[in-house]
Amino acid sequence: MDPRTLETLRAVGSQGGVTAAAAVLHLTPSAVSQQVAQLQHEVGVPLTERVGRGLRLTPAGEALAEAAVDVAVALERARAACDEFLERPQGVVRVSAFQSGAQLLLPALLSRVAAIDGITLECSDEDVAQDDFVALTDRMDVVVAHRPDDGPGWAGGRAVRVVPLLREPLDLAVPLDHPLAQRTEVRPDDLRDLPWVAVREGFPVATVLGAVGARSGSAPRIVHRINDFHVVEALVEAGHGVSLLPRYTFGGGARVRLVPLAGVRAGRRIDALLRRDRAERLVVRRVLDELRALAADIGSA
Amino acid sequence: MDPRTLETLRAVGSQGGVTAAAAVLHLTPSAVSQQVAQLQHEVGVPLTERVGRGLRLTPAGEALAEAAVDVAVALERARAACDEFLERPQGVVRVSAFQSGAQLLLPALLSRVAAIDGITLECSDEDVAQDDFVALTDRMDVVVAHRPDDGPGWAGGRAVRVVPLLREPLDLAVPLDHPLAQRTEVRPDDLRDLPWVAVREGFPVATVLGAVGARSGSAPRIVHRINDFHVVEALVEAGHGVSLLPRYTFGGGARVRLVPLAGVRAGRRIDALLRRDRAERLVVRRVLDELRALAADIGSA
DNA sequence: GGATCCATGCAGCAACGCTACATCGACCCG
DNA sequence: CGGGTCGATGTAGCGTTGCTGCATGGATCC
Repeated sequence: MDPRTLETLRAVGSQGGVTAAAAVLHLTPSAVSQQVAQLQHEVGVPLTERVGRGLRLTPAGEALAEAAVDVAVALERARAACDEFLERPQGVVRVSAFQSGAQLLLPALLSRVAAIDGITLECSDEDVAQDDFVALTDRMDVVVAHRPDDGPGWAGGRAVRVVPLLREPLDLAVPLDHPLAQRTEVRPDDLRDLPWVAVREGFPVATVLGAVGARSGSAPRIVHRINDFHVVEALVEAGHGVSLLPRYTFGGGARVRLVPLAGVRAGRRIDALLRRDRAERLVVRRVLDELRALAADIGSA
Repeated sequence: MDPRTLETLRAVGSQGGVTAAAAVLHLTPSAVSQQVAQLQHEVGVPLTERVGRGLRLTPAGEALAEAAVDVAVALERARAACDEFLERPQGVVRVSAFQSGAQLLLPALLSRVAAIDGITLECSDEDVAQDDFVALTDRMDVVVAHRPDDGPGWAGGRAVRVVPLLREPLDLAVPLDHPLAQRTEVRPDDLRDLPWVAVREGFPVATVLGAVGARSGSAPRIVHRINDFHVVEALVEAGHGVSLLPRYTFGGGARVRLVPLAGVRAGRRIDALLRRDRAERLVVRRVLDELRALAADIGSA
C-alpha cells in the first residue's frame, strides 16, 4: 500500500477512468490497471466496478481514495517540514487560469514571483467547462477558476481546497455608439429584446445571463455563443450584439463601453483551486500568498 | 520520499542508532544507512549528525521523523478505511507486557480475544528498564507498561499514544508470621529499620520505595535488589526482608501477607503504550478495547 | 595501543513496476 | 444488426530499485 498506488486510485476516481488517470499520471493505462488490481488484492475488497466500458469506484474505493489524500497531505507536510530548515523556498509551481483570469492576474503574479528567488512559475491557460476545473488540480498546483456569483460551490469535497480570490462584477458591454452607452447604469428592464452574445452552455458564468434575463421578465435573445471574451468584445464593438463582460478585465479598453447593472446581482467569483496535498508545499503556499495579495489589490482598486 | 524510508528515519531516531534501528526493522545496518543517505540527499538538509561512534537526528531530522508518524498514521487510516468494508476484523496483534502485568492481564485477554474470530494475539513478556518501554512500541503493537503513581509520564511525545488501564496499589509484603502481618494497615512510622527487597535501579516502581522511605523519615535499608516479583515473594516468605508488591497480582496468594499502606501514596499505573499509526489498525483498536474493559473489571472488583 | 563497536561505501543479485502488445467486452453508428 | 472504436485488462520482457554481504574507517573502552 504505497502512496503512489493510492494516488493512482485517487486519480482513477477523480478522472473517472483508467485511461484518463493514466494521462495525468504520465503512465500507460496498463500500469494504472495493474496498480489498482494490486491494491484491490491487498485490501481484499473490490475498489472499482465496471460501468459500461469504463469503471467507477465502489464505496470502499471512494473511502480509500479519500484516505489517500490524507496520506498525500502527510507526505507533503513532511517535505515542508524539511523545507523550513532550508533558507529559501525552492521549486516549480504550475499555475493555470481561464483566459480572462490569466490576462488579469498572471502578468502581475509573474512579476511578483520573479522577485522571489528560487521559485519557477509554469503558467498555462485552460479553457474548460465549469465542472472540469476541479479535475485540472490533478495536473496543476494552482487552478484559477471562476463561477457564477450565486451558483453552487465547487465539487471535489474534502480533496480540493478553495481559496477565494476576488469577486468581479459583470457589466453590460455595448458598442460605443449604442443608446445605452451614455448611461451610468442600466436596469433589467432596459435589457428587453437586446441581441445577446453569450458563452457556450455549461461554461462558467453561462448561468448569469439567465439570471439577469429572469429579472427582466423575458428570456434573453441569444444570437451568438462565444467563449473568448476578446472575440465577444470584437463582436460587440462591431454591433453584432451586447454581452456581459467582467469589469476589471475589460473595463480599461476603449473598444466597447461597460455599463454597470443595477437591480440585479451579476458577477463572478474567482477562486484558486488546489489539491490539499499540493497546498502543503512551501513554494505553493508562497505563490498562493502572492496571488491573494494581488487579488486583494485589484479588488480594492 | 516513501513511507518506508521515513519509517526508517523514525526508527533511527527512536532506537538511537543505525544498528538498533536495523534490528527492529529486520534489515541490515547497511540498508538503513543507505536509506537515510538517500533521504538526506532528497531533502537537501542534514538529517543526522555523528556523536561519538553513533549518531543522532538533527533538528531537521527530528522534524521529519515527527512528520513521518503522521504519514504512517494516514496510511494505517487508509487501511482501516477499507477494513470497515470487510465484515470482520482480521489480523495478528503483538502484545507485550512486563511480567506481573502479563500475569495479571494476558490470560484473561487471551480468553476474551479468543472469542473474537479472526484476531490472532502474539504475546510476549518484556522486562525492560523504565525508559525503554516506549522503544518497545517499534516491535510491538501494544505495550503494557507500568510506572510509579507520581512519576513523570512517558517520553516519546506525540508519536506514542498512552492509554491508562489501571492503578494498582502497592502493599507491604511481610512473612505470615511477621509482627505486622495481623495489622489491617501500616503507617510509614512502622517501616523504620525494616530490611527491604527492592527492584533494580532504573526499573519501574523503583522510585516508590524511596518515596515511602522519605515519609518514614529515614532512607529504607535495602538488602536485596530483585526484579522478578515471584522471587521477591519467595524471599519475603522465607523471612529475608519485606517488600512492596502489587495488590491485585499478589493479593490472592497465601505465601506472604499484603498489608495496605496508610499515610503514604504507593501505587503504580499500568498503561498501554502504542504507536499512533498502530493505534489506527482496526484489530489493534479491538484488542485495546478488550484490554481496557478487562482492566476496568479488575479495578472495580 | 589493541580490541571492539558502529556507521558507511561498494559489488552483486533478486524483485518489483513499467512499457509494449494482444485480447476482450461494451458502446456507437451506419 | 454488424463493423468500427474506445476502454479496461492480461502477458512477456526489460530496466530500475533496494536489498545483502563484505570491506573500510573512525571513535571508544580497557
